[in-house]
Amino acid sequence: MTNVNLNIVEELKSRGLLAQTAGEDELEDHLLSDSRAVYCGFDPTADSLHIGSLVPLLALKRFQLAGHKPIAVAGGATGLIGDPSFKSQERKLNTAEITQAWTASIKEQLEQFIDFDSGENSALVVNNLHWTENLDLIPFLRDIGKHFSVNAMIQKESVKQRIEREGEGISFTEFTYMILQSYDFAELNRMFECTLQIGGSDQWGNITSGIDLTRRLNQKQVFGLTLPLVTKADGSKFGKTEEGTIWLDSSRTSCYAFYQFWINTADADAYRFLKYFTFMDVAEIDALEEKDKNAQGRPEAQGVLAKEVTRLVHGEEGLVAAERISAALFSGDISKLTESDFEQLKQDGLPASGSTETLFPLVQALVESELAKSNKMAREFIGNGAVTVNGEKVSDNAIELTWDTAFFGKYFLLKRGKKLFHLLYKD
RNA sequence: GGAGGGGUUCCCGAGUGGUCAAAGGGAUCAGACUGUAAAUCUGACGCGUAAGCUUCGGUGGUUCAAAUCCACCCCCCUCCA
Repeated sequence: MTNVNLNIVEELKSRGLLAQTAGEDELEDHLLSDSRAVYCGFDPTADSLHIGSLVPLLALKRFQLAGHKPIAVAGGATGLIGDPSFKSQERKLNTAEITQAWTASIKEQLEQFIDFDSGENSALVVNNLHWTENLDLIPFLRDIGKHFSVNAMIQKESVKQRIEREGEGISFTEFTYMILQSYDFAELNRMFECTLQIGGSDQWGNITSGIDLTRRLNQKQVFGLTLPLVTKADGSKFGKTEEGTIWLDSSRTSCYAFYQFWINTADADAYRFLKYFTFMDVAEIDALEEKDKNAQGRPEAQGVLAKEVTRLVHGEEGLVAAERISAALFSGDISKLTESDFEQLKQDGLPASGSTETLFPLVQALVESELAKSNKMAREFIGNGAVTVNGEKVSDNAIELTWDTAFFGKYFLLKRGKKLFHLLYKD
């Protein structure tokens, strides 16, 4: 399905994945003339990456497919400092132990996206702590710091709001972040002949600053390229739902929830997201768009998107499980599910919990299953007609559940709103 | 160290003694309409079935009554040194 376009710049451009480049035309020639090492950094701000990191992560893979060598940098050092770029507030520092643990798990995640066994352009995952932890302060300030102009640093758009905005400030710690990231680039250039750094468009300032440092330190010309920030047509923030962030780690966001996230993509975003988040051919995506436009009713795009991205992140197995749950819950009659279907749903990762009680109020069940945040909310949902038990709408909020009314004497499928399910089983 | 400004419910932001669980906006959730879209309309949005209870950086105090007044403390910002 994927025709590999060896002209990666052109490829990115055609997918709408090219925000800015430093080096312009030369960059395209540079990438076409040889296999190059390309890097992108990922800071540990949690123990897992989330879908916000997916675009740059997949971009590394795209470079690899085009014959280049991807280097993913886990920010064991930079994560200790905190990137101020476009952040409105100073961030709390995490302890070294936490950062170290997070760096380790993020490193693991990075490893599953790029290929380590493709000969010349096999991927590399490194931790920037390795070349920063033993730096000495005075030599660093003299040899590296001397190349930075504070005047230039405070001009960067990424820190402007922190400098200019009333009510917020920036500590020297975060202000220094740019220097560290720049040093990464220079080091990677020195060690692996890395000549290109990519990142989200919020990284532009840090990237160009790294280009400058590399030139001054190594007398080498290197390049930069940024990917667009993912936006949604309705203006809301990409990657968040009621449940919060969509993580790549399935223990944080189940394959099913992950799949559902993509299924719920707005029409206006679906085709763009297909270009951003999958390796499908652009022509193929355009054809799908054309087809959907001419068809009646529900477009296919979201289904394809969910399928492709879930497979990329959670593999075939995760995809199958997610599809199985989705099919059971959203198409067809819940009352037709068999006992083994329920067992399967449980195993596939449908939110579920067991209970040993013989009788309990529905309100309580909703709260315990986290379908409602409080009893009050639970009552309100029931009153609104938003709650369904085993496919039947419930409007009496005094109702109590007993197992003899459950499916197969041991399953209650609770539903709140249109899309939120919870399986309650007898323990 | 000095001078000034500020910390309000998820976010922004009103509120300067009772009528304040606290305006307005955003975000979010539910219902209707739909396609598990979008847009729109309606409703909810501290906890509690309710009486009521717990909130406005922290701790004490004044008062019948405090987010609002006083004292001390913590944190942030701006300018000066």
